[in-house]
Amino acid sequence: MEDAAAEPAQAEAPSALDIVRTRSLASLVAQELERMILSGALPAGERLNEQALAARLGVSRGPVREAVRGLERSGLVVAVRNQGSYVRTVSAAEALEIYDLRAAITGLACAELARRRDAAGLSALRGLVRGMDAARRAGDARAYYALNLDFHDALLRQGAGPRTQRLHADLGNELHLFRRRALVEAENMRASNAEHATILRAIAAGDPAAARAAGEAHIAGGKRRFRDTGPDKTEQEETDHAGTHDPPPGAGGPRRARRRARDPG
Amino acid sequence: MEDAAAEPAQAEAPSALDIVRTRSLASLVAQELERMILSGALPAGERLNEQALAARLGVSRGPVREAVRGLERSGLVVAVRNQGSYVRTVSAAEALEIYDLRAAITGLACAELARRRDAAGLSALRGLVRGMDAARRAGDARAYYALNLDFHDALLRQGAGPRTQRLHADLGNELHLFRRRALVEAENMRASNAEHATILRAIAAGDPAAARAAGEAHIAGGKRRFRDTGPDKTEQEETDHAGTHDPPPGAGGPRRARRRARDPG
DNA sequence: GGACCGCAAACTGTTGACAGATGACAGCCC
DNA sequence: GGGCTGTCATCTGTCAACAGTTTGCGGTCC
Repeated sequence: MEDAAAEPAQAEAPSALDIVRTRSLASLVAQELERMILSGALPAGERLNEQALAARLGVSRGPVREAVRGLERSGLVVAVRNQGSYVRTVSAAEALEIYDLRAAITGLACAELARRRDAAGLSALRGLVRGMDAARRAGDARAYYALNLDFHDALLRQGAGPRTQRLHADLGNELHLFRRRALVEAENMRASNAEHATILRAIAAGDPAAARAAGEAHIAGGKRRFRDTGPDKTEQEETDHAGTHDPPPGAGGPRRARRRARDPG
Repeated sequence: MEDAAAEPAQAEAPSALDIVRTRSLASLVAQELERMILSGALPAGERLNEQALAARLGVSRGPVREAVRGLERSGLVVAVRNQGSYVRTVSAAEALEIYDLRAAITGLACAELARRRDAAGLSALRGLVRGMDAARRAGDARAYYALNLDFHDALLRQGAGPRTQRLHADLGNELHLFRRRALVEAENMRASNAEHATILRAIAAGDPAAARAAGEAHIAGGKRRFRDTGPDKTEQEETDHAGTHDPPPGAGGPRRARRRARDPG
């Protein structure tokens, strides 16, 4: 009450002024770049032109550089001195490795959930599974995908600490870098959601070991489905011999396409 | 061979010129700051004065800012707009959470090692365990600590991919932020090294599940030993009520001690 | 005709400077 | 005397400019 009285009354719109007051331009640029990368607007391997980005976002190069440095540290871009920054390329091997990490993390969260046995959280998870089942029957892969994301987010929000959640999100982002592929197919939806149900059963039973195993198996299943889908044709050559994620020497993408600005038209 | 011929002949000293040519100032500053933070020269909660750091390192504020942004993204510092950056404070709860993550990761690496059963790697690990045993008998905690680090590094280098290794290193760094405490005591050395031996036995037996369990149990043991040592008296109050890692409002550290530069002496 | 060399443009790395904000101190009013 | 307000110093956020390097293109020599 006292705090509310001290605050200005119009604390309803969190946009505009509050944004400017709390977030720096660099952080906003970083957020925007991350969004662009994850949405595919900046595809993997793409070169990031600092001054072009600065001009596009209406800021100076300083904030852009800071943002890129942050994204570099978090693994979304790689930088080469005097040459530029590139959206990171994730190799198939790295993608599989990330799956393993996510499996372990999901397992931890599931085990913790089985220990806690929170009724409200469990029913929320059950609702998501029901929703996914409906989406599957309706053949709505898009809705299933969104609900699946919600489910895993909820799993981690309830069963893991903030550090683990952040790690899980980061790994998910990196996984997105491995080529945008068809989300889920119908048969995969069925198998995937069955595994969700298995997880919930183990949690409801209060069996941490079983819950952990079920959570790990689910991600391992996703890994298997991902692997069975196979690397795209264009990806195939480079996944075999190269460790990638170093665009300039390795992947045959951007090095050739640089500097097209000189050509007047 | 061809590459060597193309390179300049005096490629013996990797320092000086090569460093400048390949690494940017910002990355070097980041490396130095990370070193200072992990060595304790910049204690947790300490405020980072950009221009002081820039002057101290002999560079401009730009690279320092970029470095700090990178460290912020990797979780070593936290930044508040118009106020500055602070070395992150890791709460006891976060430290325990990090232990869980490391346990899971170590378990993954041990399981993979058991699958591979690489003789050379295994004997190297055995050598490290023998070395730790000797250090323990000699009561040389410092040597034991170093060898222990080597052991876990070797475990991950052999049994995990690059992404996992980087994650493991980052988590280790964050753990270092939780107050510099007495490394290991004699009895802990004994228990710790016994667990090392258990891990190696499971790996040698080619039993991934047992190796994984042993690896996880070892880190869990470390977590238990860490917890039993108890939070230091100075840490105790803040670990209970606060989620920390937000120095300015939460921890009663830097906010008061700021801006002492005005006083002439 | 091919390969080597030099030139120029573009971009990154770095610096210095300016504007805005924050926090503290001193003075003033009640 | 206590609380509040105005002012000031310091620092961060941002920008614009300079310097160095890489790269692509054109010319020239063999």
